[in-house]
Amino acid sequence: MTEVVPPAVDEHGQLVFDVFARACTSRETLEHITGRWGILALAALMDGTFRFNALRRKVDGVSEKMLAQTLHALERDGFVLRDAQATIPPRVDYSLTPLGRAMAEKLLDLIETLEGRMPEVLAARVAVDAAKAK
Amino acid sequence: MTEVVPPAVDEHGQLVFDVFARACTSRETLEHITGRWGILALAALMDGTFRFNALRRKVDGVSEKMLAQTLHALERDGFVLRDAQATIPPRVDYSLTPLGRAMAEKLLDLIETLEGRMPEVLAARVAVDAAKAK
DNA sequence: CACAGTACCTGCCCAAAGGTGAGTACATGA
DNA sequence: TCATGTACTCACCTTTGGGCAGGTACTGTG
Repeated sequence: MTEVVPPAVDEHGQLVFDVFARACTSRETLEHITGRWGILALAALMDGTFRFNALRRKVDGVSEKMLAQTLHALERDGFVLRDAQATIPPRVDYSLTPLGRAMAEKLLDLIETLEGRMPEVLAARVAVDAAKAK
Repeated sequence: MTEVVPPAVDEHGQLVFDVFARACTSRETLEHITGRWGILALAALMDGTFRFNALRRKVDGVSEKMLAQTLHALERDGFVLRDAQATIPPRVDYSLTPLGRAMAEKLLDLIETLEGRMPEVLAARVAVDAAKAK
């Protein structure tokens, strides 16, 4: 019955993070980047630097509130760089940090292989639905 | 003003999936595998075959209801294989399909790099919080 | 001169996510 | 014989996610 509580340390004094542990901060961070809008925002930023409304048009369906909220979380975790120029009208540019780019690459890889394999997913659905119906 | 609606087809008659499009089924499927519990279930199943309650102990914090729900979704999408033996007491084994393994590999890669870079995340947080405080 | 656009924030509210506890049908161990 | 474990489902309720409308402070365009 070993309870792994967040500030866990291994035999070398290194911090140990485990997303499978309920209270580990890494799980919270994982949810920021794999959340409904987080993953799409990060993937979109792989195409370059975007202004708020441009990003919003790219991520189809996201509301202003949600985009602002997820960008704040991603900025705080060090994945996204926010560059606000105090001009009028305001201009804010969002881009990936090196850390953010490392994560976004993996996410984009995931997205692209999923898109490529969607026919298999749709086939599985009809197969499973048919099996359950009878 | 091109509206990409789900059953989109490219110039070769191939189905085109785009997670950035609001109504594309690929976005729904992406949410199944990157959802709060989906990603953890898939990653856990990379360690082999598990029974329901074993999986539940592995994915710390998930409720019976949620685990059952996410496993059903993953099974329907063809990521997880459910093998129910009609014995008493019931025994149900969950494992990854080849498609599920392909996705879970990417997810595990993501998780492991995130866990490794969590110190950077925590450092970013204190830096951002300090900048906002002043 | 009025209206659209920029980059948000705030409050209001509804719907969806998700937790809790009970029930099931049987077998095995104490 | 009584409790425990298995793999769930269902009903109920709370919490959270997230959409919508409105406000802001100013500028460039028709």
